[in-house]
Amino acid sequence: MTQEIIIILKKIFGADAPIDISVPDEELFGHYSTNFALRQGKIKGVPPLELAKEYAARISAAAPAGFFQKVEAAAPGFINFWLSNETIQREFVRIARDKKYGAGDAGKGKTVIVEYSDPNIAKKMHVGHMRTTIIGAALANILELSGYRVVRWNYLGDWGTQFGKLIAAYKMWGDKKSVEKDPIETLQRLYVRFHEEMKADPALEKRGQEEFKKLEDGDHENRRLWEWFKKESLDEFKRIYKLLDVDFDVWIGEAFFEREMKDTVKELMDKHIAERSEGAVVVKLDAAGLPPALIQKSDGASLYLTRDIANLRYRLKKYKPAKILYIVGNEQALAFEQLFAVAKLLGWGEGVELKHIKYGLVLGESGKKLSTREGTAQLLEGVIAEAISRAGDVVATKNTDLSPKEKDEVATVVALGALRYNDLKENRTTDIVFNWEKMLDFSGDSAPYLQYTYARLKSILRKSGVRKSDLRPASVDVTTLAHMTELALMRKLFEFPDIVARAGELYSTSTLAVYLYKLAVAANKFYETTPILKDDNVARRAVRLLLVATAARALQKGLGLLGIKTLEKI
RNA sequence: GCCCUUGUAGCUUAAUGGAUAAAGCAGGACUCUUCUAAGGUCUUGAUGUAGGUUCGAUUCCUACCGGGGGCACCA
Repeated sequence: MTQEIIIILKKIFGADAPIDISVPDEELFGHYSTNFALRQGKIKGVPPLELAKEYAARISAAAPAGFFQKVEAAAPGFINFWLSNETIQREFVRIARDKKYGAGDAGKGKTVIVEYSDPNIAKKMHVGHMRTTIIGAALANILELSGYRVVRWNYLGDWGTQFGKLIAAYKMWGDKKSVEKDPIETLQRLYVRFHEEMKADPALEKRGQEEFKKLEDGDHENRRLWEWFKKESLDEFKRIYKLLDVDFDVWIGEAFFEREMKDTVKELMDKHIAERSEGAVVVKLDAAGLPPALIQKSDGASLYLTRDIANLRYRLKKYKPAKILYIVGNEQALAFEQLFAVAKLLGWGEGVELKHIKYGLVLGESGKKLSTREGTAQLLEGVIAEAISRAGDVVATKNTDLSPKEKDEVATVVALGALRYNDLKENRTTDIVFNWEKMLDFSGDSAPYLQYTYARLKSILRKSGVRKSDLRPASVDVTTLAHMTELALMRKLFEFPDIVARAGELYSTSTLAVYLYKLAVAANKFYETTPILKDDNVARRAVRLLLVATAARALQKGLGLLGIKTLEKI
C-alpha cells in the first residue's frame, strides 16, 4: 500500500521526488503520512505548513477518485492520508487472494550466504549458541521471502588448538567406553580437566599445541581420534537441531580448509600482505587502524583467521554471493574487522557485502560472561527441557479439553516459541542476562500470546463450518465495513509485506516480531468487539470470516519466519 | 590505553531524524449465557550527565559517568 501511495505522489511531484511514507501509531495522524512538504519547505525556503496545505490540495485533486477519504496538512508540515473504505476493501481483497502475500523481490537473482550456529565439536551447546542459531535461522527465512537465494551454512568449530588439547587429554585420561556412552559430556570433561591441570602444569599447554600440530601434519592416530570425536558430536548436535527445528544447507567446518592453510599463508606472503614477526606470520593492518592479525603460529600451525580467509575465497568462488552474513557474537568483532580488512588488501569480493551480524552476549545470572570451561553455562538441552516442563504445567491448568498427547505437543510448541520470541523480539545488539522468569513468561508480549491469538481465530473458522474454498473475496461488500476494529485489522494486514522487506534490509528480527505482536493486538481487539458467528447479516459474516482467515494466515506466516510454530488448538 | 557494544517507567523492553516516547511484567479497579479469560477494558509511572548539529534528537556528533565484551600464537 505504501508503494501505491508513493506512485500516486510521484505522478504529481515527479519521479525523482524523495517521498517516504510512514504509518503513524495513532489514526489521529492519518492511516499514512509523509514528511515530504517538511523537507521541500526547507529546500525551497517556504514555511513547511503552507507548502503542506498546498500539496494536500493538489493531491486531493489529482489522486484517483475515491482513493483517499481525506488528505490533510498538519503542523509542522506533515501531509496525512486517510484511505477510503473502497480502497481498504480493494487492498484487502488483493491480499486475501495473494498467494505470495508477504513476499518481496529485493533479492531477486542474488545469493546470500548466512553463516550461523557454528558450534564447537566436543563441547556442549549452551544458551549462548541459541542466539546465533535462532537469529540466523530467522534472518535466512526473512531474506528468502525477500527473494534471495539463501545458503544456510553451519561453520563447525572442528579444527584448532582445542583439538590438540582434547587429544592430549584423551591420551592421558580418556577411555573408549565412556566416550561411546556419553560422547560430548565425556569429551568436555576431559577438556575442562586439561585446563584445570594446565594451571598447575603449564607444560601441558605446549603438549596440546604439539598434538594439534601433529594432527595438522596428518598423524594417523590423531586424525582417527579427531574424526571419531567429530562424528559423535555431530550426532548429538543434529538431535538438538531437530528439537529446535533448524536446518542447514552446508555443514562445512574449519577443518575443510585445513589443506589450503599453507597456500593461503604463501599467497599472503607472496603478495607482501603478510610478513614474519617473532617467528610467526602476521598481517599488519595499521592502515585500517587495527592491531596486526596473526595467521600462522611460530610452530607453523594455522589459526582461526587463516581458515576464515580460505573459507571466504571458497565461498566467493563457488557461490558468487551478493552478501555474506556472519551471525556471530559481538565478542568477535575485532576478528571480523581483521578478516574484512585482509580481504580488502587481497582485493577479494569487491561489491560483495561482507557483514558481521553481531549480537549481544548471553550473560550468566551474575551479569558476567558464560564459560564452558568454568562450568557456568546453562546447557541448551537443559534449558529446552525445563521450558517444556514449565509449559506443561501451564497447559495442564489452562486447557483441560486436550488429550495428553495434544498437551505434550502444545507444551513443546509453546515452550520453544517462547524461547525464540523472547530473543527475537529484542534488539540484537543488547546483552541478555539469563533469566528463567523472563524467558518463560507465557503472558503478555510473548509467543504464547501470538499462538493463542492464532488458535482463537482458527477456532472461529472451524466452528463456522465454512470451507476454505468458500471464503471468496467476491463476497466482500464495502457497505458492511462499519467497525473500527475491523478496518484497523485490515490496515494492519497491509503492512506485512513492507515489514518483511524492512526486516530483511535492517537484518532485524525485532522489526517483524514487534509487528506481529501489534497485529495480534489488533486481531484480539477485533475478536473482542465483533461478533462473527452470531452475525446474521450473511454478507458481513462472510467478510469477517475472510478477515479472520487472512489474519490467521499472516500470523502463521510471520511466526513461521521466526521459526515459531502455530497450532489449531492451544 | 585503544576498539566493539550498551544506558528509556520499580523490572524487562519498543520507537527508517518527526507529531502526544509505545508495550509487557509487577501494583490498583473492572470483565467469562459472543466465537478459547494464555484474552479484553481502565489506571500509576521513563529517555545516564553536559554540550553541539537540526525547523525538529531516544535516534547523529563531542566529552564525561556507569554496564558488558575484546585487544599476537584460543575461537
